[in-house]
Amino acid sequence: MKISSVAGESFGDILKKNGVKGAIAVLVNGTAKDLTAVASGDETIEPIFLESQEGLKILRHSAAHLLAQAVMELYPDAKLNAGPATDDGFYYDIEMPAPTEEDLARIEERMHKLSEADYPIIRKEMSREELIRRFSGNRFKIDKVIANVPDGSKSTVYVQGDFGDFCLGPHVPSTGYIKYFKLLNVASTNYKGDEKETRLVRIYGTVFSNEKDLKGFLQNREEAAKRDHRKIGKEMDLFMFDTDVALGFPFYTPNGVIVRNELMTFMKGLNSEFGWEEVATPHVYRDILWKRSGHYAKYRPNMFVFTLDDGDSYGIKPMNCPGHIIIFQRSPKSYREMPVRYSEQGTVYRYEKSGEVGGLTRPRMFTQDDGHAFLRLDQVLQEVKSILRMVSIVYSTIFGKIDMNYDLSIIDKEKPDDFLISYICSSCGTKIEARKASLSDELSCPNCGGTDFKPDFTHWDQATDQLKAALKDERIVYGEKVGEAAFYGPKIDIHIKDALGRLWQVATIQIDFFMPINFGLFYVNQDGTQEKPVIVHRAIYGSYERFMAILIEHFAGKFPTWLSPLQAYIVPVSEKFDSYARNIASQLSNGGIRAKVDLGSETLNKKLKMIRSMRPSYILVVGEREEKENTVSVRNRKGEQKVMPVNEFIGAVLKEINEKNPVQTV
RNA sequence: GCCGUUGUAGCUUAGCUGGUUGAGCAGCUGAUUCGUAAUCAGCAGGUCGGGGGUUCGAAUCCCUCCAGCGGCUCCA
Repeated sequence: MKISSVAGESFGDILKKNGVKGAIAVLVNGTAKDLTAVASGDETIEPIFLESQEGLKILRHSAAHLLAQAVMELYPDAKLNAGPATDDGFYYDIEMPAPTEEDLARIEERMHKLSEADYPIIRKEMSREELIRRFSGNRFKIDKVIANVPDGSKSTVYVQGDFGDFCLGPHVPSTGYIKYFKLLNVASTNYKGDEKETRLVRIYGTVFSNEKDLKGFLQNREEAAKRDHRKIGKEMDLFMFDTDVALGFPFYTPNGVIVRNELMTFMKGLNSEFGWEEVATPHVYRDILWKRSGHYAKYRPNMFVFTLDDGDSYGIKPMNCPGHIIIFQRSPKSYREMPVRYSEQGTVYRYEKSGEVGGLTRPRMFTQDDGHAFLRLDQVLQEVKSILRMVSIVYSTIFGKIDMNYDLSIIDKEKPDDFLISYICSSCGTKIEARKASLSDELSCPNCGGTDFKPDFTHWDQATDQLKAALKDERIVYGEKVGEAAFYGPKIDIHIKDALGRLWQVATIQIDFFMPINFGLFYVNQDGTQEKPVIVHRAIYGSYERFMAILIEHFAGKFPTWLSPLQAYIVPVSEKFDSYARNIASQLSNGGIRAKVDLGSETLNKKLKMIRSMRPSYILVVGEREEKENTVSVRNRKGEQKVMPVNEFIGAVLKEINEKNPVQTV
């Protein structure tokens, strides 16, 4: 809904006259403004309602102020820093003693009181001097005033009751609008993210426009905690860590290896189907390689490096590409051989700071389903289409129907210095490739010494156009991210949305102009000249560690049968049927089903209770009836029970496994 | 790495202001032979994260190191 403004009237009044009710702010030429702000007359305005994206953002920012107000009332010595809205809530950074759980509850209670009091939120313009006077004693605010309000200009303070905060706004009209909120947790941060700076307490919270959304959010959070892969990984005995001997390095236990191997076998099959030859490369290289690849220049702080007693220095691989390049270089390549595609389930090691490692999502060692294709520039389109098809096969197979997001990250031509591009010398026409941001000296022509260059984006344009065409040909809707490209080339990043609505980045397809230069790669063209290939880096799962974490949290450990470590758990009703149970188990195992029989002396109920944490795909109970009729009593994950002939069960489950069916069929 | 917070048996956990760690589950032994989410009894299992200190005495207080967890500019 678009409305023309009237000079001298407040936006709130204008909306009222136009019969618009319930708006909390207005969108004026794309910028959010308060209802109390006065129109100049030439604007087109749109109401913002609490339920909309913009409305929620305003509400969240206002909730941060409410939090600040409550904190200031309870802790008059506290010093406020900043309190923005976030994707799913808000926080406020405050210099104060760390609050306990009880303190947090008290603050939240105070917030509710302030909300009930329904203070109008009033926008006040103040000069720079007034602002500095008002916030003297709070250096964080003073810093912001000095940095953001030029001499002689004005800015705003938002006042609610006795509390006022330096803020651009806009805000909801009164504190009563902020009703359905919850303080979530307390974290700690440093002013400006600088570890030498003052420590601040960061209080996180969330707020919604209605109770239902808030409840849904909180339930989702609880569910996420229940599904935490670290917790389920322990329950299902999939992996472990031993932080004394290997901080950040996962150990896969037998059950975890089953899942990992299934994923790997699937990927290896696809690789071979799509023309990716498998290679295996060293994990440790002499430093000469890392100097050549450019990793020592940029990536060394993230690498494990060591020097032996004989003085030789080595680096453990943080990426697989150099190894694949060495293999590519073993013999000259003809244009006819291209593309050359190497794949490897390659384990890499990256030094993550001790405070940043955790679980399978931030390990120091992980295995990528890596692949490098060496291409002629004109082959990018076909290759990327082929990889996009692999991605689609992998994700639809594993998850069935799932939402996927595609981002195309491209160069920002306004900031060419950040990227590796070609330059043409304006005096002699020589073409050189460089990334200006990484140079210590000014760029000069190796031929004539000239320093005047014209940027040439031809390679980038050709590659980017082919990425776009590939996405279009595959009928993929994507978002374009200008300036988000890697410095060495454009890329496509692929995210999936899991069962709880969370986005995870998984696959990536990256064009690389950099490595071919560093390693002097070439293939021989039709006319006998040497031509530089481009490299496409690609990973489809991303890494097995991260992907395993996603699988666990998405399925809550209830994997599709083909991935399940325990596909059938067999329990005899009593000892008398042990031999029948054993017989069933061996039939299943011989058929290729991962089955386990429980012959212990516990009761049936106890066994069912105990096996629960393992999340077996199917539970088979056998007793007199089953033995007599050569059947099994099957219970699936939904808790449905049915009795069926052994052969029928084996046939159905094998079909389900072979088809990699994401849902149970029995 | 920095900040906060936590650390008791394989797992989950009790232990108030300092006075020889208490339990449930898992494990082992025995009894029980059971029809879809815990049968009974007994046994064993703990350097209270590591080290140092204060004290007659430390899981508890202090220092230090290690690790888990939550975070570490989504700018007023």
